[in-house]
Amino acid sequence: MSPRPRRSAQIPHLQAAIQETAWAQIAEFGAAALSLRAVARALHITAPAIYNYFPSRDDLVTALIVDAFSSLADSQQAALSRLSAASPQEQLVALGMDYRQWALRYPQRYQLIFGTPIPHYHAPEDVTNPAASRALLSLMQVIQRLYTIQNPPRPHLAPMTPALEAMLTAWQSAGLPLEREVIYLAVVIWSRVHGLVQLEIGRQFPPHITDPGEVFQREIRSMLIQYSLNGE
Amino acid sequence: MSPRPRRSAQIPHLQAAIQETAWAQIAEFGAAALSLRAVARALHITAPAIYNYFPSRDDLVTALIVDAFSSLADSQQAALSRLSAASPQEQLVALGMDYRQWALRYPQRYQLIFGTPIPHYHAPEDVTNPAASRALLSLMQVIQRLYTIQNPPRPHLAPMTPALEAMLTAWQSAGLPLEREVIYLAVVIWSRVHGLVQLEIGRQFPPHITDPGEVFQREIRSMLIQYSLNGE
DNA sequence: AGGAATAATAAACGCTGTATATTTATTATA
DNA sequence: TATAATAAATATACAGCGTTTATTATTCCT
Repeated sequence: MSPRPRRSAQIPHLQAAIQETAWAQIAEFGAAALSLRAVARALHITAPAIYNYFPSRDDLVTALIVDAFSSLADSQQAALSRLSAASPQEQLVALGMDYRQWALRYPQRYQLIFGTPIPHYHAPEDVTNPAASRALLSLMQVIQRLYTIQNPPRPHLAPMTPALEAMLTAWQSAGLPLEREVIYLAVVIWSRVHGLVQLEIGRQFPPHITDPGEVFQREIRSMLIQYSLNGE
Repeated sequence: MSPRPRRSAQIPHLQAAIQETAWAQIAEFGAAALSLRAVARALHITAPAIYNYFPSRDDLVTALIVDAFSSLADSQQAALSRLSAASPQEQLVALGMDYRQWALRYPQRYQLIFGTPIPHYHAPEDVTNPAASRALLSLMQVIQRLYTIQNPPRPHLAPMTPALEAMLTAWQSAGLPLEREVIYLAVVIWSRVHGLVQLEIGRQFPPHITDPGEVFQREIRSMLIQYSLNGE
């Protein structure tokens, strides 16, 4: 093959092909084991050719992180669309289930975005933070809808501290158009879902919990009760 | 230096020194970036010398994992000992705080044991599972104590399913001398604490949550209420 | 005392990300 | 249309990695 191949011999959409091949490698070996040379080998090119599209391995990783957040956000959005006529409680449960299903389907993607950072990789936060917040959007929307329909006292929640209130207020002031309590609930519900899911895909549950999905289901339903989101 | 140095020129307790040096490397670069050659360089030996003590890099990693679980378990036990005269509610809160403090102090250890698995590493579960369960022991003990003092209805918890009950029963039959509900509460409280802590050390909280410790505090106190563990 | 076992090194292998120089094809410009 | 510039690819090289093998010197055991 000549150094610059004729157009007819070039791989069409090579940038996308590199990303797809990277995903296949990550799915098999994990994100930290992503090898530019393995990606190049699979595409029958040499590793330096990848630098025409991604200035460094970090840039490829960043693109993959944005991909993963988008994929999760899209999945959450689709789950919500399928249940647009359902009650917000059902929607909340469905979002939780969808989140877990997405993680179980793409465990390595999940670990890439929420797991241990890859050694020596530095995320450009101006790029990754917006993608990350998009993944939380559907959850926030559903909780805001619940809040709008009914905002009962939440006696099973410890009091909000002034420091916490200040943080949530600052977030509002930065443009998040939601009630403070909604923001808080979204964050803690997400942390709970995340905790369960991450322990599950990481095989961290003790051996006798053979079906962590059962724990997940009970916890999701318990969250509705514990945060007074179940309309009672 | 001659290939086999005299005893006087050998590094005493070299195995322990390798582990300590590995911890230092991990603390700086993360566990997945652990390099036998870097460890060897720091100790002024060559990398193959490490194979006298650890048959492979995996074996060193396994030893470090067991170290980390032990360190966490010891920290939890010490926290409990310091508050042996306190109420079990206070003990539970203290355990949660101690867990988070330990993770904040040793984030890379936390990621090693509960984060994304290291590429190509295979944990010997007969070795790592007992160490992992030891880290949960103090939490289980405190919840069992709470359960023994008072076992009120828990209306904010969704019903336990037969499948979940079967798993917990099997765990009991395997030798865990605790009530099923205690086991369940320990697992879910741990998952919640883990979720918050892992998001915190992974810098995953949205940017406006500048002090995740505030979220943690409110959630710990809310757990006492939500699982009817606060004596009311 | 002699042989076996052990603790270390040197050298080698096959892998990694990245940089550099070169080649060829395509595009832009005069 | 011809030339210069640009772009897409390769070959080569460098410095790093975990691991293996052979070798050497020291210690231990009989």
